[in-house]
Amino acid sequence: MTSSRPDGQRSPTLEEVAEWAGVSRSTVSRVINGVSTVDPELRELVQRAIDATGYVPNLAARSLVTRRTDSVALVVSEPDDRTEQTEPFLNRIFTDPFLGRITAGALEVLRPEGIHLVIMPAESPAHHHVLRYLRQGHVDGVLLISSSDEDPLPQQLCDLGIPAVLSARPGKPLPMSYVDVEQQVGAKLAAEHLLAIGRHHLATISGPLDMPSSQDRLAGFRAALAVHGHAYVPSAAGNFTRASGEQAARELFAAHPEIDGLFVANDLMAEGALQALRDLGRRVPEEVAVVGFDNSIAALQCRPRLTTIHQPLEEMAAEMARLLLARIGKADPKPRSVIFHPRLVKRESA
Amino acid sequence: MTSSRPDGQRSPTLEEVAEWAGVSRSTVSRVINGVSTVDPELRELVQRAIDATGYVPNLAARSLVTRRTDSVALVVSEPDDRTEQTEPFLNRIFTDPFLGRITAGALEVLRPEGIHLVIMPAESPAHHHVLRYLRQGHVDGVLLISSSDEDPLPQQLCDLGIPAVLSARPGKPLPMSYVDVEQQVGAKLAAEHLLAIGRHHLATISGPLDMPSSQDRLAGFRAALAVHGHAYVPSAAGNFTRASGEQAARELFAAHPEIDGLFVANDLMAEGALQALRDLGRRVPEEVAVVGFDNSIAALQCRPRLTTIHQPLEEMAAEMARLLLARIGKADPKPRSVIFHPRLVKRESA
DNA sequence: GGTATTCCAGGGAGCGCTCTCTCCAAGGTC
DNA sequence: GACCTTGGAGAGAGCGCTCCCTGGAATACC
Repeated sequence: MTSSRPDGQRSPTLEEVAEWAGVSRSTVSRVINGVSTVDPELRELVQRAIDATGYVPNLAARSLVTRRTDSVALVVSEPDDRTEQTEPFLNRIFTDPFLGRITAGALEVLRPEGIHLVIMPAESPAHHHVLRYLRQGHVDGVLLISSSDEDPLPQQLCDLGIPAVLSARPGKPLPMSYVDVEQQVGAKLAAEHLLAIGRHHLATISGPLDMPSSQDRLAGFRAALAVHGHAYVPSAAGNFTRASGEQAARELFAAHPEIDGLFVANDLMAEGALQALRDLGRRVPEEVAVVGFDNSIAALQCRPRLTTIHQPLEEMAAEMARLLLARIGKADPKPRSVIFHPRLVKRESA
Repeated sequence: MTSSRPDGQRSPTLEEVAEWAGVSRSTVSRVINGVSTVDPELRELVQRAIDATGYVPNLAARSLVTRRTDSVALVVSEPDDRTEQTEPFLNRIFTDPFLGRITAGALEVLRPEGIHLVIMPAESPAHHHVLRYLRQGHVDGVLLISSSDEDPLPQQLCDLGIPAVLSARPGKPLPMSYVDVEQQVGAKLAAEHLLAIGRHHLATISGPLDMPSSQDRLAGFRAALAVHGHAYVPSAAGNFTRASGEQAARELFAAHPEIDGLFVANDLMAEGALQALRDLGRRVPEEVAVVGFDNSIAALQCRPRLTTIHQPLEEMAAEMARLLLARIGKADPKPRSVIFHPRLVKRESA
């Protein structure tokens, strides 16, 4: 039960709590921080003092000494060259179920540790802004969702010695921990499923080609088909939004009306493609089979429901958080990477 | 050009920069903070020292003195009683374009002021966690997106004297600034449009009924129809997700197959309703006209494109930020509210 | 030329906490 | 009973910064 202080008044300090309890500042500090060498009776007394005064430790003072803030940032970064897009960055990241799943997974690990997560969008013009925030020491480390291999942020964090973990293999080799899914294997799963259900004219809608994960999915799809004698695979690139998927599908079918199997690099674009196919009067899956990627909520919300490649984003984010905490705890410089396995989820679209 | 320090080494302090430049700590501090009473030559020298050492002010030390952090939180709150839902909270908020628009609008105002925005989801079991974060003084104030009139968070922030601005009229009167849109007027616009295009059997899908804004939209719709002699208006409540809109539409049309005009309390649910109508074989807008609310990107992505009520979320969020900054600057306790006007955006669905 | 005034750099206190070091008291050992 | 060990509380320094106050140099005034 905290007594609410009258407005504008400063919150009580350790010293005041100590006075209330008739002990020293040190003892109160020990109680707050759970140091065991405190007489149980005193501990009880101090606890009452804390409750009575409504004491909350002053973060600034504490972290000035400890050099810890007990919070980490989830930074969603966007490179320069993709800023001029139909859909604004913030719209995109807050519309894709992706971010919600990452957040959920990270919180799963961070909350029990008492660590706060702050989410910061970092589209390119505001990069320096976010960088300043991170350098000022607001957070102990960062979970970095970086989408382009041209993104300077990973390198910058590295240089500054700010603990960070990436959400995917970095474009350029970097001494940083990261988490990833076997992108190529996922694409292969999709390819082989499409072949297995008897499709012969396959095509793919990829993500932005400056992203390693997009490159991998595209390469994986092509490689798997090459093994089965398909030398040429039409493809079009989107930017992971529904609208871009719709657009890409239109282009693809305009140029290659014979396509009967489509692998789309995420579910949102697949949903857009489904839209395009409906407009074009192509029945799914009868005439065209569609496989997505992510197994997000979007895959369940479209008609027909999407066959897709599941990637365990929540677990991946949780692992990112674990890697980050390990890195923050000991200044252990050797980076680790953890790779997850994708799997095919069969539904109606293929 | 900042020189990158070798890993693990602490960042330089004011004192070190002062030594480099051969001046006092105070002078460097003045340069950093843009105090004008510094000799231009010295200023120049100090600036070189700052660049050379790669100095960044230590936030903890600074805010220990200034009691400011130059960051504010965007807290998205969720009450207890709505936690057991089909779609997890994080999925919901990170799928609705709503949050992206709010963020964009707030950043528009905050970034030029050099103020950082940190986003924190606060579903009920983690409420105390977020509250602790706020009380510790991580931020100077909070933009609160609170959805239920049962939500204790606004009251708590009030009691703690933490500057905050609400995104909507609070359920219970509270001495807090807020921003809102004329919900009832918006609903009236929808009602009158549906009547104007000759619909007679009107129904509505509302948001969660513990939200003042949902209540207002529902009441406004009913009131407008009452004026035109419609005493009974079937309604079903959703939770602002696509899936819930689909579900609600199914229920509504099962019970009232005669419905020919539907007002849905947000675009996402309207999209779900469109889905349901497609499944039911009802043509939109020929057999059933549908009007949404928000004018979000979702309204453009569905087929037929959605006629909807526009609310200027970006401007509203910007105004929230402005109100908050005013509140933080001077400890001016008198709350203000700013109400925005909705308007009808005609597209294909009605 | 001496004194009052202005300007601007430096000195020092102190923000609220942690953490080490010191010190006292109680218990154990011979 | 004198000495040593140990448990647990208090004292004090110091984290890096801001901000007030002081003081010296430069300028203005009589």
